[in-house]
Amino acid sequence: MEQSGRTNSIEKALRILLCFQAERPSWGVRELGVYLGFSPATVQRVLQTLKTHGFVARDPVTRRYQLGVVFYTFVHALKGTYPISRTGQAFLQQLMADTGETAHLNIIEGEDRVCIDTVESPRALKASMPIGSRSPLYAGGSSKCLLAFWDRDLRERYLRNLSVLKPFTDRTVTDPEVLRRELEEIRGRGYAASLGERNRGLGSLSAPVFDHHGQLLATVSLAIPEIRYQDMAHRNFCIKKLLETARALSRVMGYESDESAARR
Amino acid sequence: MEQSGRTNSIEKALRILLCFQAERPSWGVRELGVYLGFSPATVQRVLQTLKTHGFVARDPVTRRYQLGVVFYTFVHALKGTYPISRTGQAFLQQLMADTGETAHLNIIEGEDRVCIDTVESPRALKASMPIGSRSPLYAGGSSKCLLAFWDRDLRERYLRNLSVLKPFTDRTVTDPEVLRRELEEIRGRGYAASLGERNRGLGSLSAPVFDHHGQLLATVSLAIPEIRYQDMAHRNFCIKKLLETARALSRVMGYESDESAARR
DNA sequence: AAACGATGTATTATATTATGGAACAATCTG
DNA sequence: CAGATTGTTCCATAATATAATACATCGTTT
Repeated sequence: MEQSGRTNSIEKALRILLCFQAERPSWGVRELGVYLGFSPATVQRVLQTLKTHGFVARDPVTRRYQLGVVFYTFVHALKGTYPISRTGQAFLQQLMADTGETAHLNIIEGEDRVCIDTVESPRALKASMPIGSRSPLYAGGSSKCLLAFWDRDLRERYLRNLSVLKPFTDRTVTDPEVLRRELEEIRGRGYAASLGERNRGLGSLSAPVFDHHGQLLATVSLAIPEIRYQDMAHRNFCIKKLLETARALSRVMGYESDESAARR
Repeated sequence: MEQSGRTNSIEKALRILLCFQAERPSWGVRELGVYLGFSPATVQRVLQTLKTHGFVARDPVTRRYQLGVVFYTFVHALKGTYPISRTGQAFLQQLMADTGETAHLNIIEGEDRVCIDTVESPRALKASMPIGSRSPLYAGGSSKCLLAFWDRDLRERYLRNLSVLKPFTDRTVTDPEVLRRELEEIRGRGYAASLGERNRGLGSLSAPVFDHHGQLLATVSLAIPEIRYQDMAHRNFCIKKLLETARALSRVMGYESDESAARR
């Protein structure tokens, strides 16, 4: 539609699949057609193919198309692809239980932070961090933490190619130099803390997880409503638990910290 | 390869995607080609398209193809498509905490039971029930429970068309008449209990969840290692907790049991 | 009940697109 | 450095996707 005028049929199929998101989980044939600019016949044929392979299904009662259950098998497959998501689950669980705050796990994908697992707080006022949600690497505690502990070369290349830092709120860092300084701080401190950079009213604490090569695997983060984030006692407690969790998870992933390596 | 000689390009793409499962999460181009009987050029072109849309990605270090992160956004989307999976999570959590056994949620898809969420027991000896795992509707406690409380017409059609009951273990029900009788029992009792029908050494307790129309939505189940399953005190406790959970979840999903309806 | 409007589905001739072999490039291996 | 393996590109041919049209199915209104 925008770049290359030609869209092959596979692309059509993928773009159709991508329409099925949480906010709009079901579609009709013609509805999809007008939305994507495809003819109903095309949409129909593609959906048929997707259906026979379980990628979409028709709701028996509404008769509309929706995501199929093969995606559940992919959920399982993702645990094979990104082993940290399998291991991390229990740690998130514990961290949430200890702090009462929404805990989540994030990785770098391209130039984005992507949330790959969440354990939501059961409190009335809580942060939500849906699995699959993304943010550019300059905005928010988890993002900056990933960026700070990323491979040096990759980070430098990212920072060099950075043109405009589109702000999400009035607190989003937009000056590359400020960003650089903050990354330095985060590395020195061992964790990232930010408030309202990505979402107004939401605080974030984030610590890195490393693998057995000492390479960054993910970040563990807490998403905390501003009112509780401002409570220093609570925040310090959260930081303590967060760091414990991140270190424990790193250890399980094979990372040997300096101390434990020195002990041998 | 087997049925229709013609495979369109979309089918190729889908079959390629389906290769990326937990047991074999990464592939090379030629490797996939020989596995599926496609030419390397074709596989390459398809993977390229899949990659630009985030459906696959190349591992930066191994340089092999693996599942992309869009699937994480689909995880989120599934919660919109199958709302019970969103609501059910907390109930599974509690049930697992109460019983110490792996708790899972299942729905009917086609003629299979599919697990759409799991909370695993932290015990050393535990049952595993991966999200996305399937079983025919005649084998295992969760399956039979779904079948027993399914819509009458659909159940009858299923039972009528049932030809051969392929056994998974020596305890799998293979006689349709026996199956019918067991379904009757399950309906009378309000839950299903079975041992080693689907997996040797694995017991299952399963109870139905209904929506506001009184229609079957899902089953909540416990998967219990045989040694603990044989402990009657433990089993009865599990059944009690399971039924409480299923009823509570049904209530949240809008179901009004006879008693509560009569009260109006 | 009947007519209407909307939607999902099947058909078909045309034109676009996918295909696999061969060549090339990049990478790993010993 | 040589040899093998793998990812990637090119291109003429053949097969597939396309949109218009027609048909079928459904829910709603009159």
